Amino acid sequence: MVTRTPREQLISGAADLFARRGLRATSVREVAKYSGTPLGSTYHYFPGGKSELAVAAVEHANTFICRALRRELTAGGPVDGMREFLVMWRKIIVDSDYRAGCPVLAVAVEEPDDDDAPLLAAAAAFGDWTAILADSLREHGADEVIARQTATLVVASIEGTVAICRAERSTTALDDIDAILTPLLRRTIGISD
Amino acid sequence: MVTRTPREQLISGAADLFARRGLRATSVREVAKYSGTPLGSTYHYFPGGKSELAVAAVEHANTFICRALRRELTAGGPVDGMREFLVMWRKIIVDSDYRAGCPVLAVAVEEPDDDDAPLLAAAAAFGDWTAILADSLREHGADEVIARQTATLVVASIEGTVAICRAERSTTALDDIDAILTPLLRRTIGISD
DNA sequence: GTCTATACGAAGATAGAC
DNA sequence: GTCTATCTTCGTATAGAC
Repeated sequence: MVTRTPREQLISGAADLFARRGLRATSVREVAKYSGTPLGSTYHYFPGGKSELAVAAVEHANTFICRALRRELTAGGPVDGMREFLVMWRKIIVDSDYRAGCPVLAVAVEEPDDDDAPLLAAAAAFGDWTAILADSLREHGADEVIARQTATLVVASIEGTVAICRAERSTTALDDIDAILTPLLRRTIGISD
Repeated sequence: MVTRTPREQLISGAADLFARRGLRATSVREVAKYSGTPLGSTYHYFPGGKSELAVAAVEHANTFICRALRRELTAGGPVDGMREFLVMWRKIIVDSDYRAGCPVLAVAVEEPDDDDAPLLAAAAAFGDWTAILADSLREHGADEVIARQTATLVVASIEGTVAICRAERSTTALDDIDAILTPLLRRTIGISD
């Protein structure tokens, strides 16, 4: 059990709550209470207020997801790695009883009020995931342009599917895209059916 | 120029604002002002308050999208119809200067506070779009299971891509998924490359 | 450095004048 | 039926005690 600083607790708590409720729907008060931290401490650690906390939460989620994605792709290659990535998302959704989504998507769908730094952090995260997957496809023989286009499709469809699964309270949509994406990725790296 | 009732103005105004700012981030006050309607009228037309207005807005958007999707699929078949549907989304995003997204997705990513009717309406909308596209694919020769799975992938990836385009302030992601989805749909209905 | 107490505005919702 | 004025709660943010 690692000791976590109040700052780390606030960041991961914010990411959890954003994933469930959305950015604007999550108050700094709730993040503080959820993290077991006084409200005042939030503004001590994040003088920039909610925007600064949101950027940190998005970057925290991005780091976690990049690590998971890279691990799966390194272990299993682009096809099985992508499928394990889907398994991870399925677990996140089911374990939260269909309440948790993706904190990055939650930030991406809301218009910035004054500060657009959180939205820029979300865009950077999408770019990172796409690049990681595209690199893996290229390393396994995919054409460079097709690798990028396919990676974009995979990232976008996973984000959309996680939202759909939440709304439908079912993981069927994840099974559905798996069934189509798996042979698609296989073809992309030159494995015929 | 059709005369629109205050009720219709409130509904389409709410859908517009949800698409830009998200559900919770949009206040009933803003919807009233945006629609040129006094605040009190909102509660006259929607006694159920914000939840009832949100359900109406999601159903309004769903009706619009179902109609557009059916029109394009009828006119051009599943492949060209899907591509025209992408063109429609590109126009929505660019015309709004990358601020408008999908109001249904906006509702789908937020946890319901007390009333889950808006979330259920969002789930129904996703189901409608998927069914419409799957039917078109089946009618053009696709296997029934593959048609449904492919339709889910298309709907999910469009929703995810619209969010990504907004964050990146670029429609490149839409071009990318078009490049992969078009040949995928062609194969699904038995047209070899 | 940490946290309690609070300022100030805006949220959802409603009562009651017109 | 339509809208103004207002109630209560909760939002972000901060001042200042420990």
